[in-house]
Amino acid sequence: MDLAAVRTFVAAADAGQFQEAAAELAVTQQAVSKRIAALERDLGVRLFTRTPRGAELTIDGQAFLPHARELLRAAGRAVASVRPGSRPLRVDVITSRGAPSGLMRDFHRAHPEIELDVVMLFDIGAAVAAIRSGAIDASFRAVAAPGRPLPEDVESVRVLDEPLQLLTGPAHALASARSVTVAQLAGHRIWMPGIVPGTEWAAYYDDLVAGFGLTIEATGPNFGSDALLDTVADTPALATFMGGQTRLVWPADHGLRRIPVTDPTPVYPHSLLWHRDNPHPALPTLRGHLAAAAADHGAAGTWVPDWTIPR
Amino acid sequence: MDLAAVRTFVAAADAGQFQEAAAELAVTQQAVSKRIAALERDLGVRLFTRTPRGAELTIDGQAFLPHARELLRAAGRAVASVRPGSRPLRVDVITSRGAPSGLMRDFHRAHPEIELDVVMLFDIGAAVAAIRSGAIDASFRAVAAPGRPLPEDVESVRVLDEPLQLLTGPAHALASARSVTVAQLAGHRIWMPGIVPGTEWAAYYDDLVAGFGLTIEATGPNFGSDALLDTVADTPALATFMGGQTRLVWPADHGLRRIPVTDPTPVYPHSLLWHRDNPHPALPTLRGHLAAAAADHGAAGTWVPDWTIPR
DNA sequence: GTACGGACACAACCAGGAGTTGTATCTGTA
DNA sequence: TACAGATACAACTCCTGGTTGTGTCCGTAC
Repeated sequence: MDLAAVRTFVAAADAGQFQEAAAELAVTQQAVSKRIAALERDLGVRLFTRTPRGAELTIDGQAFLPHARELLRAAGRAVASVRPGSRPLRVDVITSRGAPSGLMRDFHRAHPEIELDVVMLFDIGAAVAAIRSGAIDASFRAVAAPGRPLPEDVESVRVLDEPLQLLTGPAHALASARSVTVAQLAGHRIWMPGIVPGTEWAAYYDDLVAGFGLTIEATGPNFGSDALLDTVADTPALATFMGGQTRLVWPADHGLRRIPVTDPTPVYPHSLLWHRDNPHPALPTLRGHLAAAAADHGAAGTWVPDWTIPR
Repeated sequence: MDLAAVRTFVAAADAGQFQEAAAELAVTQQAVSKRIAALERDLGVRLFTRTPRGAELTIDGQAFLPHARELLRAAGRAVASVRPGSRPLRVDVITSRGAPSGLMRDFHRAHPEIELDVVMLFDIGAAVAAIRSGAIDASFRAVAAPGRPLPEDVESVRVLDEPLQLLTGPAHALASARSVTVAQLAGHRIWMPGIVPGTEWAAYYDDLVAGFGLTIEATGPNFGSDALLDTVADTPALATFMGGQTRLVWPADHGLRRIPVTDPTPVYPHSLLWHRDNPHPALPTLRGHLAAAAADHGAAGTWVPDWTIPR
């Protein structure tokens, strides 16, 4: 299937004849005829009935036409997604299942007319570099990493504090607890194979470990969250931390438990970052939406690393 | 933009390296390299950063990837729409704005998983032929045309009686009436330039004219419903008939009036037609949906042509 | 430090697709 | 019967897109 042929098909269907379509596309009538014939050969069906005064769609052609239009629209959107100057708002999130993704879904529901693209960069360093170069328009990150303050042309606002939860299998010692205190976690094996050293996310857990004497194992290869959840579900002595708003796609019968952590509640401080001079017209809309949606962050009884930029 | 290049891009992004993508696509690594380079040239951005042990997506590449996948899905749907044997349910309607289109929208809302294609054929003769040949799976029509009973392998069920309404401009003599009787319409100019002689739709209005002594002008070129509505809105002595469930996209300030017709109420008897032996798995679902949604047809005080197949 | 392996890019070559021009065919109309 | 307007077919050209062969880069192992 060739997009040029599809474009030709749509032009011919709209014009009702090959001649006019050929003029529109700036090719000869014979070229249109050959493109349509090739498309018909590819699809295995006749799309037009040729008549002495034009060409009209067959039933198959009628059915194919809206799909062809949608195909061209999709191609246009794909091209637009990387067109400098007028591309969709491009936002970096830390993980596709975390709270920032949820915020972006909410934003999309509230403003379905705004084109969005979501990317996932390595860490806040990459995000800040991308923001300053204009490669992305905004980023949800915990700012800043220790000892690395944000450059002054990058602005940020704290938009969501996501409480951490303990995730255990049904046979874990804490499985039936309605909540656990941070102190209770000392001595328990907490496994987080996804942590990448050097990221601000790793720094967060480093501080959490140091502040409360926990033991977090980041060893072993990361086979993805499915494998992690599988292992946690089956291993009685193993637990892991998870953002409280993480969406799990998991069979309910595996018996995974999500247990709130208290005294204090560690929260992950998601901030929105953007460039001071970013001219993208949708950026103020996103900031306004997040400001309106911003909820109970900085609440009492919570913990964040001391390098976290306050509200 | 070439779909083969897009397919190659997705394969390379999934594999993380060109070599493996090349193996999957059964081409050489050099061909993959050239395809990606051509795509990057077309788009004007770099999609991969080449490393000594593979290729990883740039930020632009990350943003482009979901659009590329969607593009390939759209291409698949387009091809599937004309694939014999396993194509979407294909239904013929008399007009895109009439009641059957509304029924199909309802059906789609109720069963979004069922792929649908809607076509518009010339008349019931074309629809029956298409049903018998398998080119379409179902059709909404008023059955049958006078003197042409349905063949025995085509079944039908009356699904909706759509009451006709009179459409007038604000300056029409009947504009302020809350309803009009059929008898009142005698002598008024009713203009329906869209009627195509020889169709069952034309036969319906022929019978309506003959039965009640109306005058319906079908003269003049049909410039589309927009032009019709424009003329009706501006011409005090002109009115037209319209299906009571027709969706008008019309500025409210034009003052068009939709007036119910009574004594009796002419209704357009939409039936669903399908082939006795059609094996499409979605056809029973559609029939079931319509049976459940079927409402007050065949009600007292209505009029249909005497060739209409009864309930 | 060097050699090797793995991965991508560049160059040369070749075949086939896609465009053009020219022409035939069909059909409604004057 | 001739003509106008539309599409299809044929022959030719050109350039795209593939393959093979080779070069370059970089991480790793010895």
